[in-house]
Amino acid sequence: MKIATYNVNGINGRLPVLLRWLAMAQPDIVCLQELKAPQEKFPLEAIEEVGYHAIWHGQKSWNGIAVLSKDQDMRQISNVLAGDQDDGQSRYLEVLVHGLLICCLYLPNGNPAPGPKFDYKLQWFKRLQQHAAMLLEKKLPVLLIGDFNVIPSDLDVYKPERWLDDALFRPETRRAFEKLLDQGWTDAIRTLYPNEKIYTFWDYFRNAYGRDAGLRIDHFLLSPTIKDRLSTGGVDGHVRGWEKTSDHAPVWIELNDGP
DNA sequence: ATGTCAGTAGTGTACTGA
Repeated sequence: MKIATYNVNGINGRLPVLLRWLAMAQPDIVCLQELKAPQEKFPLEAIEEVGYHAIWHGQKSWNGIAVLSKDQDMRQISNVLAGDQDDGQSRYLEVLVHGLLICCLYLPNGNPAPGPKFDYKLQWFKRLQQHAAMLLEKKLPVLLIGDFNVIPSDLDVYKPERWLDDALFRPETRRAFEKLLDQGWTDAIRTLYPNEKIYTFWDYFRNAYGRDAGLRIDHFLLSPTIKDRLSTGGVDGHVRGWEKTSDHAPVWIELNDGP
């Protein structure tokens, strides 16, 4: 079972790149973030043509997430993160597929920090922690997947000292991520590559990709019931070098079959 | 401090968010 996550940064502008990568990578399940399209502008036909079914939650201009699956048997559990009924931003989508609870998320960026956007990020994080703790009580295998906008450690950023005040790397953000891991979640990519530099994002500025000035901010967190099924994973970094590409690269893991 | 994209309003190009 191959599961991927990809912040596309505009699904319609990125459609040729997305379709090309899907055809090549052939993931079974895909979490997408930053659709930047309203619900009715999701390119369902093009995605179905290459063999995927989709559930999505769009939003005009910003945010928006989707789960794609080769298997039609897919059920939406929720398209909002519990804890704030006034949160109108499309950042969370929970789908049941292949016996897995797939939680696709796009955590707020939070810059500039400090400020209201950073406060919103920390509040969103708190809601995620509460919901994640509840999910761990379930019998199902659960995966928290997506663009967390969190640089977990010095190893995950090309020049840590330059990012100390950034919302993606501030102590509050890293602590919130650690608190999540302390609940019992496993950071799949870091587990597969304990000491290696693995980036998933390269800024559009200053030839960041060419200089490999990247960040690791797209993550897979596995519940204890599923972590022993993790077999391989990686980043399709070359996709970041394509024409009209996103600033993120697709990231993927493979799970062995369940018992 | 800088820099580059995508989407929006709305037909020029400046804005916002990342």
